[in-house]
Amino acid sequence: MPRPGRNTYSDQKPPYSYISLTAMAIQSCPEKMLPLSDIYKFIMDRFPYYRENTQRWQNSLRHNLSFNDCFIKIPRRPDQPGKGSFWALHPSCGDMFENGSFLRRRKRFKVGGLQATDPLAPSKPHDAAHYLQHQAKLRLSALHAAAHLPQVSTGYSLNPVSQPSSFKHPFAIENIIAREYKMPGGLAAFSAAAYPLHNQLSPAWPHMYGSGVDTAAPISEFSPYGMPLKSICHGGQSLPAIPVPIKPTPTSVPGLPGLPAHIPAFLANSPQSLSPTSPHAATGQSSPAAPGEPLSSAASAALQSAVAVH
DNA sequence: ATATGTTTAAAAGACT
DNA sequence: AGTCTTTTAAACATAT
Repeated sequence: MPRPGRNTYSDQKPPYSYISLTAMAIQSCPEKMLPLSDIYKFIMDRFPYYRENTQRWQNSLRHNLSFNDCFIKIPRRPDQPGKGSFWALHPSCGDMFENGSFLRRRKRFKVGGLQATDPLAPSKPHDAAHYLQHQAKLRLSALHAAAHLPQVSTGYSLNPVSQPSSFKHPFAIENIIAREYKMPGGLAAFSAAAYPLHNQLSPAWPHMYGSGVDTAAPISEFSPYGMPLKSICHGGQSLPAIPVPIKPTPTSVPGLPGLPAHIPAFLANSPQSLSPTSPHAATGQSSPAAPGEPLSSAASAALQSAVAVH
């Protein structure tokens, strides 16, 4: 009987590029920005495959962060402890994966290109950083305010600064990561078709773990179609799409129609609650935080500082 | 010393 | 087949 862990399907390489993995990590936290170490943690917590050969893939990931314009660096203030900058998605880089594959984008995002996802979003990295800082400030104050309100079902679903244009289509990264909640025993007994088609989205990704009791994926509230009813999206952009290869292994899923007929009801399931005191724990805490701090300590601190820069 | 970040180069993979 | 993207390796720089 297969067990999660070594030598099982759980160790399969996820069908996501480093770019999409990184985007997931960044999107997973309310602040929409993470230090490198937390991106590592997010990936390793959820994808057992990446618990090995860390030297290799982390080098690749760093390369991606630097090389791709869709990622921008948000510096810490010098008086803030912690290593490295925070990484965020460029406000204009949305829909990088609208072709439906998380392995390969339709087109590489370049600043100065014709993205126009958010006409208000600046394209130059420097301006974008300021833009994100502003967005982050809004989120921060909103979240802090929310922390003083009576709790609702999901701590992070509060979204006083929700933007009307923040529609995510059903396969947006935010939705994908929200689907990943752990199966009983961590098992997801699926066919060799590791990568389900649209109309066969598995209840859990064989290669992906919800990582422990309090390390649930970041959560929004979802409509029956897996769309977030609320979201805290930077710039209101729409996000990368479906984590499914365009060309799934034909023999592994025989007889499937190609188009999505529906999204399974499980997508509407409520994943484990995210207490504000146990924030998206998969991303870990890279710097000390006051207990009860409603935000991710590192990101929150960075937001405070980033916002204070100007 | 180690982590983080940048850059170049080439091979591999995905798509048209 | 050709083009484009991703992955991997590696050298190097900078920051903590």
